[in-house]
Amino acid sequence: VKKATINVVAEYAGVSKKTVSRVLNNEPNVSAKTTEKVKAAFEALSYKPSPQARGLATNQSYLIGLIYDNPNKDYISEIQTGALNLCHQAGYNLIIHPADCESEEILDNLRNFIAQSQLDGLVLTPPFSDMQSLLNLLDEHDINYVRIAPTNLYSDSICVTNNDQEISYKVTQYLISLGHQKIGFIKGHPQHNVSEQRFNGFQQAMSEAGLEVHGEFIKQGFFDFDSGEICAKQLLALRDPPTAIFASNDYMAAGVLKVANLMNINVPKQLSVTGFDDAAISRHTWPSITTVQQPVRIMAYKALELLVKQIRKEHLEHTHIQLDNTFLERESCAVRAEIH
Amino acid sequence: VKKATINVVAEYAGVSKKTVSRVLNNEPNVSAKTTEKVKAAFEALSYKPSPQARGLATNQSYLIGLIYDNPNKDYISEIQTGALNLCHQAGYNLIIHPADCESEEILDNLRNFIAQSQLDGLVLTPPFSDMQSLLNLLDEHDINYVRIAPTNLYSDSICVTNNDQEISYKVTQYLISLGHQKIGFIKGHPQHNVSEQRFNGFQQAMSEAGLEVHGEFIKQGFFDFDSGEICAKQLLALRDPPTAIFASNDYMAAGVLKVANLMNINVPKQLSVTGFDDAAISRHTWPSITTVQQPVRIMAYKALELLVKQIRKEHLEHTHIQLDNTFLERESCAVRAEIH
DNA sequence: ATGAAAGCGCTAACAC
DNA sequence: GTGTTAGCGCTTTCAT
Repeated sequence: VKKATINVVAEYAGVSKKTVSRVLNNEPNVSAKTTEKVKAAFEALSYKPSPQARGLATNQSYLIGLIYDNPNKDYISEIQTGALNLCHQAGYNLIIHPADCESEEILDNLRNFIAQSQLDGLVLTPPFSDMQSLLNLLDEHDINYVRIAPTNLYSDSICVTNNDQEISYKVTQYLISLGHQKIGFIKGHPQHNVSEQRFNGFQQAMSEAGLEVHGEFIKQGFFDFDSGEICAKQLLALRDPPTAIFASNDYMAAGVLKVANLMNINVPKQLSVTGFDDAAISRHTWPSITTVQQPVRIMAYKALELLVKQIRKEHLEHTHIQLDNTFLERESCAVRAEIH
Repeated sequence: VKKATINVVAEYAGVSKKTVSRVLNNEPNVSAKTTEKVKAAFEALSYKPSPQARGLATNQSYLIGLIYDNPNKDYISEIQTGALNLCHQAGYNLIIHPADCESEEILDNLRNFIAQSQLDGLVLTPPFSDMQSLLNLLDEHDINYVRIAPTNLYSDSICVTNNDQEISYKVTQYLISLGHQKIGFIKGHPQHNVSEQRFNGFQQAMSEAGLEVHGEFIKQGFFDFDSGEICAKQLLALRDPPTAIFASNDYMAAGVLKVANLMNINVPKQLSVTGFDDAAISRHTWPSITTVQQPVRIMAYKALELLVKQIRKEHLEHTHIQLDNTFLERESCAVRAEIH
């Protein structure tokens, strides 16, 4: 079977190369009849245009890079799925690029990645969304990019955000409404700006409710199970321990549950726990963890919509899209128990 | 800044295009002096060859596709990492392609994927590694591919396997050595051939030990938490329940732990549980789950080594590489308790 | 509305 | 050892 190229199609349809190209790109100035003939030829020869040849002629690669450094596999998987969905629709391929955000050579690494693959655009997930040195690099080299869940909002850079602070505020209000006054907080990884947002929402709700936040109730976690465990041990060993713990993500919340279990503290009767992210583990612990679901897949999809439009220099109605989180009430919280 | 092309480099180095190309591809017949000059030009102009132009000339894309349908995010993440490691080393990019192996149009879907992206090769993970219709399709179209963890071994198709059956046999022996005789088994997803291998190893050890395997002790799971839960409920509700449960992966083992907890059955004192895969969850349950670690990342890396060699038509020393699993003894198993 | 010619950046085949 | 020529499959420019 001879490989179908644009020349073969042109010959088959009895038109010129250029006309085939016109049909391929939905350009105007082709008669309906000709269009039909050419499309029939596409079908008959099962023709697929070569991305390479196209790219060479137009200086595009039809490749989009996805950069991430996140231990949360559920999150990344959702990001990948959402991104791929739009890529397939729009005729792009996605090149994934996990990288270490704390490495010394991270900028060189990324510079290389971009140059070698000749990417048309880049998707930045936290913490890269807020890495100023990277953003500068991209701006200098005029590389298209979209930021997912950044904290810093620039006027002219496209991004998709969600309301972490607002929902954290609500989660805290929920705990307060259950009667909790001594609430422990386990912060997320300091490199991730969402950590700050989640903490801010917590503080805001506490201060509005007139509740003091003791320094010893605030612990620094790193978004992983082990750090949740360590922080929980410290919190629950206090002379006057909290009756509720707000963990900045589900892995850390699961760590809290483990510690409570070991210390024979019943969750939720004696201790309420909340997480964040709706990770798989939050459904698989017992009790299951009350948490916040982020529309991660949709965020990625929307982000790529923006990016592709920008690559194609189409008009952007919005340069910033905000999506809402959802509070998921499950089994890990209850009304504060009487003092025992 | 003017974009560096091969022409610019040639001019800068005072040689011809072709000589630059020779240096680029490490071809022989270039004097050391010239080589140096050209390499200096690369450096000075920070030249990166265009994959598109190269691809167009050589009919390659420098793109490798990774096909998977697996709910286990840890597994996929490891596969991706191992694959990417070799891709970067060898100058390829990886295009990930999650797909639904049970879908009607799966073959069309994959055919399209391959044709559109002009991939140089394909990596198949289970259950695609054993999907005969797909293999036929690839063979017909002369597409290079490597299979990860297939069950069917063909003479001429390259693959990387591990010894699931053997290690299952050992895990079962371990349970038997702890005094267990009534051992429940939760099978994996029937679409995945490893499910069968794990079960075979179990059966082999049981029959060698002269232990009967009651039909009611064998349950059909699907590799997910929920199915583990359902199967465990059935097993533990039996009049004469098993004293140990061998779950074919960690998610299902975690489901077993949940049920045991709800039924106030102590693991491991009253019930021993084993999993498979060393998924994150197996470290985060309490007790942690005794399991089997597969060298997934290395398998993917080795698989891509084979694939790239095949693409480059280099000599293959082996067309089949076997890697060993590791048994991880953790907290979920104990000597069988006295009858109570 | 359609086509001819040139060129994108690289490599293959063949000179010298 | 090195250079010349042609061409990969497509788009762009400019005729017609």
